[in-house]
Amino acid sequence: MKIVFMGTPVFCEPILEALIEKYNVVGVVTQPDKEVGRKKEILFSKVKEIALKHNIKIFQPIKIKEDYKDILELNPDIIITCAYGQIIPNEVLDYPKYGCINVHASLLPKLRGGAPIHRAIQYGHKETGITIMCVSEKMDSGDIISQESIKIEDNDIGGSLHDKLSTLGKNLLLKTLPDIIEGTNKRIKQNEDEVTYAWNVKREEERLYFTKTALEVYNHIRAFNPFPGTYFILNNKVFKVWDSYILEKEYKGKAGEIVDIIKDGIVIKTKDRNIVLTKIQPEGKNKMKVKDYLNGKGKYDFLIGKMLNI
RNA sequence: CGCGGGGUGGAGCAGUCCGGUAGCUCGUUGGGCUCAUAACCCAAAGGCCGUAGGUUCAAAUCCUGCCCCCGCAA
Repeated sequence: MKIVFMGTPVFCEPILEALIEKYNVVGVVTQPDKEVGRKKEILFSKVKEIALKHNIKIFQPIKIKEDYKDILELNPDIIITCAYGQIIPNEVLDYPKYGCINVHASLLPKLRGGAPIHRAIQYGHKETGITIMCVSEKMDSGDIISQESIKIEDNDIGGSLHDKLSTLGKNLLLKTLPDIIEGTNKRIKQNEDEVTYAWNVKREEERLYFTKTALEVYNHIRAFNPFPGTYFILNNKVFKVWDSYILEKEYKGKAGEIVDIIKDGIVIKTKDRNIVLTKIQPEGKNKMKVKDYLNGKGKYDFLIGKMLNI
């Protein structure tokens, strides 16, 4: 049973490690190395790091659509994908005897696309999950093989949900894989009427809009924590926001206005209730409690009556 | 050579231009006030000012090298 694994980010780590432990992973396919950061350091994907550690063959095609022959030469019996990041051509999908199956971090047909974890929290969903599915040409549209749901807690953030789903993905894949190999697995068509999408997060979506409801702002902040973060602008400076909570209290003021400064943060009025920002990151600085910032420069920036960008 | 901000008691900052006693707001510890307190008052502890050189009678401050953290852009 020769497995080729295709994936890129940290989300894949438990899944790939487990496959390597229990099965014969003959190769991994992952995104090319990227120059990253101020120093332009070369960054390997997590999948590449793991493969290096276990001495497994690595393929990093720039465009797998054109450059896939080497992968097929490994003669895989099954291909397992997980957040690989490129559309895989039919020539590859059709090659393995047991097909090409994907681990997707949502309850399909809901949240097809590249950012299902972020979107699930951002949209205020109460549950999400993992879907093991067949890969087809159109993104995340293949038949469902197995599915398991998980509750989204009110205090879950993108990072915590990511970790839970990553573990769940590993467990469900290990549970499902024998059925696939035996050929006893189900294949359920997705109900196209229930399809929703979870598009990748764009740069401009990181900005907070306090004209939305307090719940929407709160969900936005926690969904994008720890990556990529949300921000507002005050005095021409960017402030990333890392932590907040909703405060029910009547204040006079406009949406986006600092209406109060309390023990643990600044109170911002939104469309309906208020949001208290408790942890921020000024440009050029580390993350810090708003309370701490107020002991220093914050006392000049955060004044009652000031308007944040809305 | 992508652009830029920063490293000062435990936290957040001022002081750096223009060299001359280590400062502010918090936190911590002890004491006081109070029915009580996260409030108020008093006191104390706690710093090789990122690091290595240089200039100087004297360096957090000026000059040079290096290390580290971060925002933007990719």
